[in-house]
Amino acid sequence: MTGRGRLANDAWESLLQAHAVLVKELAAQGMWTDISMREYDVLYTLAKCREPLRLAELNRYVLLSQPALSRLVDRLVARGLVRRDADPADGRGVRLSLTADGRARQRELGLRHARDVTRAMHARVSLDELATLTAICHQLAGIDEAGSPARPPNQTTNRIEAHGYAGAGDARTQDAGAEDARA
Amino acid sequence: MTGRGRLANDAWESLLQAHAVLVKELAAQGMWTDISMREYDVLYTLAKCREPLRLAELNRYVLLSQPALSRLVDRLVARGLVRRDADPADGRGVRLSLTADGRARQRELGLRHARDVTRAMHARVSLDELATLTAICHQLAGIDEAGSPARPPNQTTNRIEAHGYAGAGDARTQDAGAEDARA
DNA sequence: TTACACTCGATGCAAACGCATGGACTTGGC
DNA sequence: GCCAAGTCCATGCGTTTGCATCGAGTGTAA
Repeated sequence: MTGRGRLANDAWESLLQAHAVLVKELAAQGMWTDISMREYDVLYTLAKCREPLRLAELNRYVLLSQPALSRLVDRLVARGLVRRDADPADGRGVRLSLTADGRARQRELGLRHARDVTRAMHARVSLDELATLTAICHQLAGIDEAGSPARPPNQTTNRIEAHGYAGAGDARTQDAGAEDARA
Repeated sequence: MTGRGRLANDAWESLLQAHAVLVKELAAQGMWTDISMREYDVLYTLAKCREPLRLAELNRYVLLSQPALSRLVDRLVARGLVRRDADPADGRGVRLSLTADGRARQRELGLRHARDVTRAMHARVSLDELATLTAICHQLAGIDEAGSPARPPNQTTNRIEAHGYAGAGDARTQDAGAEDARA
């Protein structure tokens, strides 16, 4: 294999390992008894995007198959954390948004989670490295400097199954939970 | 929230997004029909560590609960890809290793997967950035420069449930699959 | 030797997942 | 208007996951 390939594969493997190590550490913080990290991920995404989100839109941010996400939203709706309204502009779609309860819950969890994330990251790398990491990961995720979502160039099929890690699914930070503390 | 916290949380979120985007793209490559990315992750880890691995050891690399990993290994053993031997030094433990078939299969998938990883990474970031990313992620994962595994400072409980992304679990690169091509 | 605390991996069971598919709706061409 | 193709989300179903727990083995001390 070429040096080019070696470089790329080393980077990918290290990213996977960093992801796994950090998710394990954050998952072990004992704050996910009521709401799982995957569920929080959805709450956070809905909080971040102020206007209602379509399911497919939400699915671009979450490492879950469309049916799995649909049912996860089901559960959040059943618990009164998320609203699922019909989209007046498109009879097929739904508009997902947080309820007042959902928003409060997200903020609450977000504050705690943010502390854990801050502690975990700063314990390992410097401030400069954090900034550098952010820039590179934004490129990898296809996010422009403005922070815009960025939709994948070629909308791939929905075969996931990885993750799981699906899991991907994981947890976003608190950003939306600490709005009060911002600016 | 402080600038420190903001920096750390932005970095974590961007890492999660990069992870999700790349896993989705790699999962969509249509090479995971026979062996899933999670299963490959295990095969890769066993291939990389030449000597047999304990289950708990393996579990540090894979984003899966201990029972889930135990059963995943079950399936790989049933398919003749992995051997599970009693550990002569510790009657409680098992020694996991690849069979010849398992090793061949890992190499085969690894070569294809490495190409996909190389393409995905180089399409997004420069060579320098790949090297920088690797260094930072190694720090995040707690890996020393020598590339040694590095065991977590405080062995956290086994509560995972994330990731999903679970899954977690994802796919390692081909490294062990391209030994032939290496120096 | 025995007793007790601990570690390791397997198993019962309910919850959650992915794949395949279906129904409702939209879109574009005729 | 109408029909074919495509999009969007929900549901059936088998598989996989996590949590709780268990039995077996280890290590230490009395």
